[in-house]
Order: sequence, then structure tokens, then C-alpha cells
Amino acid sequence: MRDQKANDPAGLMKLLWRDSVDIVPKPGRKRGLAIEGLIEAAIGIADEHGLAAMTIRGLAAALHKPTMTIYTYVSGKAELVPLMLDTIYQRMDRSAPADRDWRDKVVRIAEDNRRLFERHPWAADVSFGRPSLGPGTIAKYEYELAALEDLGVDDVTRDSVLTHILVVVAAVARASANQDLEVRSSAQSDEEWWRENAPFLALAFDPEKFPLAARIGAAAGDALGGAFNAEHSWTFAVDRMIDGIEALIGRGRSST
Amino acid sequence: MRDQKANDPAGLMKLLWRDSVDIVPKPGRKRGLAIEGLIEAAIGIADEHGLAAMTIRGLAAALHKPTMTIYTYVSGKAELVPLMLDTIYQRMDRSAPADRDWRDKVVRIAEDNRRLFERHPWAADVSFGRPSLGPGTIAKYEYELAALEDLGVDDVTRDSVLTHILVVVAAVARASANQDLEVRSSAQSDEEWWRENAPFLALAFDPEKFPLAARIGAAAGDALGGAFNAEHSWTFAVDRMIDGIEALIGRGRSST
DNA sequence: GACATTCTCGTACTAAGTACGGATATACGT
DNA sequence: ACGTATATCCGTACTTAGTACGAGAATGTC
Repeated sequence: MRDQKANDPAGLMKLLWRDSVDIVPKPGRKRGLAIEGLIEAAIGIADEHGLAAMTIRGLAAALHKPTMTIYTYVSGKAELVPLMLDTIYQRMDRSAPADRDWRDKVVRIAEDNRRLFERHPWAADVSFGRPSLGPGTIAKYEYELAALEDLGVDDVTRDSVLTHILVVVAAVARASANQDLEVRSSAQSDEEWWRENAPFLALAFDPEKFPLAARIGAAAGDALGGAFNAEHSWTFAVDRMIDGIEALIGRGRSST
Repeated sequence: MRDQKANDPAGLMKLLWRDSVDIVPKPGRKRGLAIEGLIEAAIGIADEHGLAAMTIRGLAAALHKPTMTIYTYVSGKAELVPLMLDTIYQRMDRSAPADRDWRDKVVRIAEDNRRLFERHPWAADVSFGRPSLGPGTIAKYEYELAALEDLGVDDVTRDSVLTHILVVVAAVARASANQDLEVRSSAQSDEEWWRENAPFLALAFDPEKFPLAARIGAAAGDALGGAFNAEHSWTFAVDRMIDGIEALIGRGRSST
């Protein structure tokens, strides 16, 4: 997962911005396939089976090519992921109407990103550190900054708000995705799990030792149908986020 | 990373709650080491080099045992991680003073968790899905719920608020940790990176095509000293969170 | 058509997880 | 004291995955 051995940032940038560079015919053998198809296939595999299942070997097989051919196109798995990410960013919907309340726009950004993570759950697992500044990434950034125009905050704050939204959305999405994956990969039903672990769960939810955990855990589990309810977490997080932003800009303006 | 092949929840619970179960002497060879030491060593390796570097083979070597001996203690890597997590939860500080404003308490929870992720960056990478209900996890839950006592919200909401805090903190921590890792693993200085990628960065921050990105990206980068500033993200996120919670409970009460 | 250049991909090495099974040590009943 | 059941130990070996290397194949240019 963390194989950034020979990280070659310049090579990556060249690939990310491949469309903006003129291609003059050069000597040498022609390529057997387009890198777009390769990235496409990689995204498809990752969408269905997770980033871990997106192996170079599997990718090559999906493309009916021998394994090592992949390395003609990308330097390795580490380079492929940013390319995949920039590609799905590139394709995001960027057609939100402009004549709305700022709240609607924030929610829209959040939901668009949520949808992204629903379609491509692996994206939530990708680092946020120094993002790869590809065309999709920048286009997304530009679009989302525009949506925050009428917050009426200074540039730096606008960037902060956006970063914050994206971090929170990614976090909730990641939690949901992981839960999905676990549920799906567990052959055991919740029912069965409960029965099998009953003795230990009695220890965990012992009202003597952990009164609050027992009471509130039960209440929450009851109300939300499990330890973690993706939909509820989502709504809750978005509402909190809106309120938090409102307080921020309300401070700068007179009120809202 | 995602090897939950033979997930044996009952076995995991038995290990998590090992201290609460009487150990009666049984026939069979004695163990050569305590599982605590094994978990300890695993945590140490993961702290220093990340979860990916915490290999069964490496762990065995650190303990001066042959590889396969590890499997006498845990069923595999997948089982080890929840044990590590519960252990670090168990050790968290739970001595916050009770006579404070709810805000201070929320901040305290957030900071305690942040500290956890600073000491154990790998923890931020671990799934949030169905958590393993070990003694450390429950103790932490109990303690944190108690800190939210005087929010004056119902049980379900209290749980939601806590979950939300933890999700947000984990998200920011993860972003920071990943960035740290990338910076450290990149042999290249920022300066050098900038120079080498200048032509592409000109494309990315083209004021014609991406005016907002160019302007705001520059402003933010300038003000925060990079694309992502961990400290600033942290403060911003916590402030937003507090405001968001305030709005929530302010709605229930008359005001604050 | 020779040449430099680029792409193709078979071979092979490395790292890591872990299934399997024989060897070994221990508690307990006789 | 001894046999038996049982738990632990760990060497061997198989599997999956990433990828270094280098010989050969194809292609634009002079």
C-alpha cells in the first residue's frame, strides 16, 4: 500500500498533464494501448473489489496483456493511483446552479463528493497529503472554490472551509465504505455474531462497570440499527458542518 | 491490508477480553511469551514505520522467534490490528477534570484523540466500521460519553455527537499523518520539487483557465506555508466542530 | 536501409502471508 | 511413575504481488 520507493514526481506530472502536451511523432515502437484504457480498467477493478485488489497483474490480465507490459505505461502501482484519482475528479459533475443560498451550495459540494466516494470507495482510502496537481484536481478545486464565492470570507478562509468540507466528507465516506466492505466480507449475519459473542458483549455492556456505554450504546444501537449508521452519520455531519460554517461567517457579517 | 479471509470474531473477542477470563491450567505445552509483549512489539513497529511495515515476519524477528510462532498467538495479521488498537485505547489518559464548560470537555476529547493519533499514526488508517468491542474500546467510550454529560442532549444524540467528534478528529489526524509520511519518504525538498515541476504547475495555476485556483491557491499556500497545514487544519476543524455542536444544543436550550 | 530510440514482455528475484504437519512439552488420571 | 490427550512450537513450502533486467521487436529519420 505504501510503496513510494522510487517516487518520480516529474514523471507523474507529465502523465497527469498528458493532454496538454503536444505529441510529436518520435522514433520507436508504437504503443499497444492507450493509457486512458489502462487507467479506466484500473478504476473499474478498484471500484468493484477495492484498491488492494487492483493489482498490476490483475490489471494486465484484464487488458489481455502480459504483466510487465503495464510498466511501459506507468512506473508502478504508486503512480497509477494518482492518475486514477485525477481521472475520477475530472469526471465529476460541475453543473450546480449558481443562484442559491450558500448552504445549498455547500451541501451540493458535500453531496457531489459523497457520490464520488460511493462510486469509487477506494478514493476515500487515498492519502490527502500533498495532492497530485493534475488537471482534474485543479478543475475540481476551481469549481468548488467558485461555489463558496458568496460566503463572503477572505481567500485563505475560503480555502480552509473547502479543505474542511472535503476532509469531513472523506472521513464519513471512508467510515461508510469500510463498514460496507466489512459487512460484505463477513459471511456471518449480525444475528449470528451477536449470539456467538454474547458472553463477551455482556462484559462490554456491563451496566455496573460501564453504565453509560451500556445505556447509550443500547439506545443508539436501537435507534440507528447498529453501531454505525452511514446515513445518519452523513446527515449529522453535514448539519454540524453547515452550522459550523454559519457561525464562522456570521461572526464576520452582522448575522445570517 | 484487507485480509479478513478467515475472520473469527469469537476468537478475537476471546483475546480482547483475555484478562476477564479465568485461566485454569490445562494440558499442553506452556507459551514462550505473553501476548501482551507481542502486541507491544507490534505497536512499536507500527508506530515507527507504519502499519504496512508491521509484518508478521518482522514482528517475529523483533521478538527473536521464528516467524510461524506468531501464529500460535494470533490467527493472523487481521486479528492483530484490533488487539493493538484496543491496547492503545486502554492506555489513553482518562483523567480530565469534570468541572468545566462543555466546550473545554469537547476540546479535551478531541485533543486526547489527536494525541493518540500522533503517537500511533497507524491508528488513523484503521477502519471505523464495526469496531471490535474490547475493554479498551468500551472504557474509552464510557469515558467520552461521560465528558458529554452536560451537553444536555438525549442519549442517541450524545452518541452521535461523540461519533462525529471522533470521525472528524480521525480524518484530520489521518491527513496530517499521511502528509508527514510523504514528506519524510520523499527525498526531494519542496524547493526542488517546485523547480522540477514548474512547467506543469504553470498549467495547473494558469490564471486564465483557473483564476480562483491560481489566486486562492497561492494565497492559501503563502499563508499556510504549503497545500496542507496540519496545525491550521486542526484548529479550524475543532472550531467548526464546537460551533456546530453549539448550534445543535443551542437549538434545544434557549441559548448559550 | 542503417541507426537510434522506444516499446514489448519472458525470466526471475524479493517480500510477505500463511497452510501443514511432525516434534515437543505439559496436566491429569491411573 | 507412566500413558494419553492436548496445546504449543516452528521448519518447510506454497501462494500472491511488485518489479528489476535485458533481449528482441517495431518505427521515425537521415
